[in-house]
Amino acid sequence: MEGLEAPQRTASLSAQLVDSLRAHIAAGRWPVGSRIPPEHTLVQELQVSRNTLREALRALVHLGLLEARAGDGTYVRASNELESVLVRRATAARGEDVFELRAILEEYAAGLAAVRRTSEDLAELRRLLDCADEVSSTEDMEAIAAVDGDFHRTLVRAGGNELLTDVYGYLGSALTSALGALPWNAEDQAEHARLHRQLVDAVEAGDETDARYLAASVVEVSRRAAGEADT
Amino acid sequence: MEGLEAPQRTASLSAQLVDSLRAHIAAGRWPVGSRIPPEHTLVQELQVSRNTLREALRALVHLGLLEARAGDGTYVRASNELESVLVRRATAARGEDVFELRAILEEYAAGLAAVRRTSEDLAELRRLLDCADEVSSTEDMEAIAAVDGDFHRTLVRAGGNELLTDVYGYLGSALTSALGALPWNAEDQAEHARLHRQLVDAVEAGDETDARYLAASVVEVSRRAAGEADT
DNA sequence: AAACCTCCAAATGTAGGACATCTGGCTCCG
DNA sequence: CGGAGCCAGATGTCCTACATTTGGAGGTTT
Repeated sequence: MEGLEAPQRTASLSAQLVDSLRAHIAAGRWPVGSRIPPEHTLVQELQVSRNTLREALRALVHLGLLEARAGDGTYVRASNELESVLVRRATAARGEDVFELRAILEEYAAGLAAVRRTSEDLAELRRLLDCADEVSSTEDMEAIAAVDGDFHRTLVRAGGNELLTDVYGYLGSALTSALGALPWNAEDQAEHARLHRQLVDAVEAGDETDARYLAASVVEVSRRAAGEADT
Repeated sequence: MEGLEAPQRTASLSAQLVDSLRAHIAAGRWPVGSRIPPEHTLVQELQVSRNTLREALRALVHLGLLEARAGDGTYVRASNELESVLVRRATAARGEDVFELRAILEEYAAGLAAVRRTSEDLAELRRLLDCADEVSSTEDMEAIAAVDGDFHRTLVRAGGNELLTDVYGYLGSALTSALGALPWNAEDQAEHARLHRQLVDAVEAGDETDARYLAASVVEVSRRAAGEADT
């Protein structure tokens, strides 16, 4: 008898709760940053015992989706678990490996962006270039880094591969946590900005090879800045 | 007063338990496939209430590290959570995005392998080429796919980036679950084998550009086989 | 008016006990 | 030998009770 499948074990109540609570968060019904209803309320609404609910909540806390604060409440920290798990894994990895992997993704995504970008993508990239120019004169390193991060994520997103965009973003989060905002000398900053402009030009022109080459150059400048920050 | 840090919230007992149980698994003290001690034993050893223990175990179940079977016991299913979380995420993504991301990683890793491979890596790749030749005459599609998977993972590992190797492997798991073993026509199989040999030659010669080009060609043949399998 | 202190209700954290349900292995019977 | 039944062991769910933490409200002091 081919084609028969082993029967699935019945999902426990707490496993079902995990799934439905997760779906609730993913659907945006409990947005990131919001406080979910207290346990006693959920116990009533869901008609389960408090222990069963706590088991489910505990799972979500460790997946990084929720944060429970005794005496205060339970807050939504993320809407998907890949971020916290990948950040945790990246944090335990060698920094070079993280940097290299992210660089690979960015370089390739830049090429995809040259092929797949929309006019909205382009407008956003141009806006971020202008924004970067504005903040670069303020010497506010965190603001500069934030705009830079937005630029790179927008570029990668324009490549049209959602999964790649996610993984790239979370690796970025891990690196930011590890390194913080890097200090740039004026020379590197100017070159960085110049390469960014050329990169957007290449994306606009649909030049995949150029876009990849330029993205790699941008990464190289970043690597230099990170290397100098270590000494 | 600069340099003061906000005090860390005290980790709850169950969160501490999650961490120590996870460390126990990661250290190989409870190997994958083994059955962990029953709850009442762990309650005694760890001197916590059963509820607290269950909260911790529930978290690990949902991280994909443990599998609890009522009436039977709790089994170790994985030693790290990135795999299950990434597989879950990849399963929810568009197949093209998964395929494309894995292809990107493989292409770049092949280039890195040309630079970083050891003589052991090469010997293993050669052995797998021979193995692939042997099984290809058996028409056992699952064995063929398994050797092929081993070959690709070995190649990527030879690139020397652990994180990349992990992500690549888990994406492969997701694709295998989704597609199963692909049927190959004899022509594609022969070309696939030829490209594999050329790829190992390029890696041995330290030719990064060739290795990347050939890896991309291998991926293209796979894509073709997957495309034909859809019709 | 602003800063500080105290109190308390609300919220999570932990423990213990009881019972329900499931499963694998053992024993018995045809 | 194969199948059925039984049962001890194991997880799943529920209930009750108490401990600990926290934010906000209200009151007092400067």
